[in-house]
Amino acid sequence: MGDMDRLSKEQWLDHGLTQLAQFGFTMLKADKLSKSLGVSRGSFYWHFKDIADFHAAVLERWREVAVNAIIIDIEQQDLSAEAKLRLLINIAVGSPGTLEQAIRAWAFSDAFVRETVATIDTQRLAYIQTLLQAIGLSETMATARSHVIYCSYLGRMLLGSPLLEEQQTALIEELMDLALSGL
Amino acid sequence: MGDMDRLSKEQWLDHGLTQLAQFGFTMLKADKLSKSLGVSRGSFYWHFKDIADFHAAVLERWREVAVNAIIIDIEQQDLSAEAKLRLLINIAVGSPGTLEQAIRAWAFSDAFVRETVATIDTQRLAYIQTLLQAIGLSETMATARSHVIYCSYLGRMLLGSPLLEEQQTALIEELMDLALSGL
DNA sequence: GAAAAACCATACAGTAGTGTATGGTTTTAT
DNA sequence: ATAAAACCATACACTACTGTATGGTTTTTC
Repeated sequence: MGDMDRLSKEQWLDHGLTQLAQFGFTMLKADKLSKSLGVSRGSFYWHFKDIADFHAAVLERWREVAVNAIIIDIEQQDLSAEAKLRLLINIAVGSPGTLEQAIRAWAFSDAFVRETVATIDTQRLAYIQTLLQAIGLSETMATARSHVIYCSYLGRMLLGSPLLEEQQTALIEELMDLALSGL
Repeated sequence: MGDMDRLSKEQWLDHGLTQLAQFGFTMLKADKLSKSLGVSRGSFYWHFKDIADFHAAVLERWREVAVNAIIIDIEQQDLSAEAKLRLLINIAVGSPGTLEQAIRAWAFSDAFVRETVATIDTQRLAYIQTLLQAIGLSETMATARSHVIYCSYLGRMLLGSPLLEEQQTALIEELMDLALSGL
């Protein structure tokens, strides 16, 4: 069944995301990652052309697993728009948020990351807005409220005291109230 | 009157903050800062023991100018609690926020910075809370709303499309409404 | 079961950044 | 005017990190 001590590209990227979430983008170096994986840099440079290539791939993987996957998953379910929004907020509030923070911290020092994050933000905002419109809000109201909801989420994440179980459900209700007040 | 081409500790720190706000903490290196100041690293190591020393001093300076100074300044004025809150929000929304973002990005990679930011957050939250209580809210309500207001501020900053003049005033009213609704 | 492809180690050359040591220049104090 | 202190340049030794070149193992394929 194989010894399993040889690495795939995906393993490298996942390890990159893990280290990124734990220690920040300063840990995204070929030698440090190699050491923490117990291999030599030869492995790294086999899978990736150079560091910039690796960084781009890590970013792309985050984009897939942490953003697109969630929206696609929600859209595949047969739910009302309100239930979809609730599910989205549940997922967002429930996930640790350290990776999200790490990416945003990274974005401040790297123009390419910054662009990626910006497009992700607009995608997410657009999705929230369509949900709100499907619930019954006007376009202008939906735009405004999507901003409020999303900014509240980001702010909570940034303040980042790890939320307790009851605080989580309270926050979810708070965000849902923000979305639905006046209907 | 002097030629002015010799640097003081304060000039080093201010330049550090400037570079930090513009390019992120990866620019907080002895050689890079020396080059952008047009001097040699000899100057740096005369003013500061080592890099950690410089980093701590930069952080301390931020703490003074960007946090304590504002609260002290507001408290010296003879205003109602509501007016003080409005002034605070005005200052917060009006200032660029790039330095604040840079520090928070830095915090993710550095435990000491993280601690400092955490204490700053609690200080700010406590100040907002006292203002809200002075306005007339109960302690529990004041605590909850201080969180909402502060997180909204942080989130907006993070989303970080530079606000237009009218968007700024709109945001200020939004935050004030959050604070005062139901009075 | 041999050729090809996938994967990794090692060694080398290079850049970026740190910190120290030493000496030079300018400013301040007396 | 001179000694001390403040300030800066240069040179050196060192660590961290990158990228390439080369060759050695496994695994896959035919």
